[in-house]
Amino acid sequence: MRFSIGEFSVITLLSIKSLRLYHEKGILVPVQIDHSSGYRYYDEANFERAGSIKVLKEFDFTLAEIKDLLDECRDDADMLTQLEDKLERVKNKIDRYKDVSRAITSIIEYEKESAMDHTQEFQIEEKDLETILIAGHRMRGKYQDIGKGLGFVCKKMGRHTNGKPMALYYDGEYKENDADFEPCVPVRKGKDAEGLSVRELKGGRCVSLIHKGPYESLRVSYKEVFAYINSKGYKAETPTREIYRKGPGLILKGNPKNYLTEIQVMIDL
Amino acid sequence: MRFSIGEFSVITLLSIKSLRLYHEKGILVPVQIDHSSGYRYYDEANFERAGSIKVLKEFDFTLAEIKDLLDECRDDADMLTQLEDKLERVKNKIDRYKDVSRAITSIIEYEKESAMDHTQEFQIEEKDLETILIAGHRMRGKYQDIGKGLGFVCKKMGRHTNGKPMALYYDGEYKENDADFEPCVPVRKGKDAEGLSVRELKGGRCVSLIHKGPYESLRVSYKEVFAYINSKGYKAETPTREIYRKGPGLILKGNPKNYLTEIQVMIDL
DNA sequence: CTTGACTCTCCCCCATGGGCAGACCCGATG
DNA sequence: CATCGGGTCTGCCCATGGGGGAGAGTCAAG
Repeated sequence: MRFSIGEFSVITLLSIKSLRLYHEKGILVPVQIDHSSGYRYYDEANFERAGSIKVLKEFDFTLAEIKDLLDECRDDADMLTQLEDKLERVKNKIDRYKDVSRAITSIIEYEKESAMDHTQEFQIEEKDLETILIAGHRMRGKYQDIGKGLGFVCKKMGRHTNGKPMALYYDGEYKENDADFEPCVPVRKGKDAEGLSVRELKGGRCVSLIHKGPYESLRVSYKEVFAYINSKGYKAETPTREIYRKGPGLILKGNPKNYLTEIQVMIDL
Repeated sequence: MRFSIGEFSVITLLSIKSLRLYHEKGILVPVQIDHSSGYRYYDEANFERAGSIKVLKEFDFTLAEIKDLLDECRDDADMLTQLEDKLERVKNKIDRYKDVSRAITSIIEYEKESAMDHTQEFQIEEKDLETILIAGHRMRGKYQDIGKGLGFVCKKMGRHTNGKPMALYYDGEYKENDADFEPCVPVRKGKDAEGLSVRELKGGRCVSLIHKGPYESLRVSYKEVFAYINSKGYKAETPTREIYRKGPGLILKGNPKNYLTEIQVMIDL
């Protein structure tokens, strides 16, 4: 019993193109080739081989690897080493895709949350903050370095992050080049690591204002907040906090006019 | 400040080849191109774009998708739909690779176990079997159909399988075309499904012989087993069992001379 | 013998670059 | 000003695993 390439293709679920390619590569050679017409004919033994190829392809082996395997192995047991190797690589892929999945998920969540904030106008308000667990990386430098610091913290904490990134400002004044601040992120759990402090951030009463626009214009909102605090006779405490409800995206920078930054100044009642 | 392609490459960690390709595709166009020399020069704005491209590439977007995304989106929020779509596909990949990982793992385990069996010679022995949980698919047909039946059962049970595949033979005689048998596999847990019976298989005393060689010569070993049973004055019970300790591999058929099939006949003491 | 369905080879295409050849350019040095 | 070394240009071929199609040849049924 012999089969033309079309019949063999239907039976094995391998495309004619693939079959010709496998022939050319010597992976699956038809049992008979008509010398005058060049027609390929396949037989039972070819089925077995085709089945092995299908399985190995599903296992993500390349055609070159499949050729080597089929040439060298008479038995599944002969392929143990290569199978273990492949298993290792498949597991690595799984890990990589899991990382990607987590990263995309967090971006989606971040954007969906901040999308809701966009619908409303913002005013100064007083509110009570709860105590939360944070992971922070205290540093000195320019304000622009906060981005890097946040990246460092987020990378360290991976999927344990539990809220919008934020920063604490320890200076009582504005410093251009040697500011003392701490990019941080709420976490579910975690422990100290090099350059990383995981601890509780005490809650309490604060004055809050959500600033819409680029960071350069943040000072305007700060002024408003402190004016409010003074008018009420409150006493501001350090560190002040900024929560980056919507900042430059993790992929695209976005338009700074749409950035949303919540300023929180804890007050001593 | 402008950078040559080499400098830009070092800074962005994108190869010169890639940069030229991205230019050609219009994904990342240098800010200035010297008309007489064709030299490419990049600037700050190009860095931002390059960063976005790197991230999107890590997320497994193709260059065409990246181009569309960068052309259409001003902000991460604009990419929500595509991100969700990509997330879906990444998750599918994870699932696929997990299936592959399980399949390879089970092959490795199977081959490693049966490799140990190969070192010894086999004789008839009496032993006590424990009660085990099995999933089986009772059917009628030719003996060759057992392979398909086993495939069906294994696929249904997935990772719950817990031992070598086996079959139960309910006929008291040899039947060519209309045999009554049940391919099955030990499982850790599971419940009945269409064509699938999950239940306990009672243990007890049995006469066992491991047959080495192709299935066609199994009758010789059966004869030996029944001769032993008769000589001892035992009474054989149905169904008899075959355990495929080493059969045709899941990838390669292997050499039937190396097949190992354990025959178990329960006896009534 | 005709006809329609199959099959052949050959070529181009996809995506994402790597590698190399041969020519050209830039900036620093003598 | 000439030169030299290193950087850059374009263009071509390679790989992977095929898909699509042109143009020619073949097979089998009516």
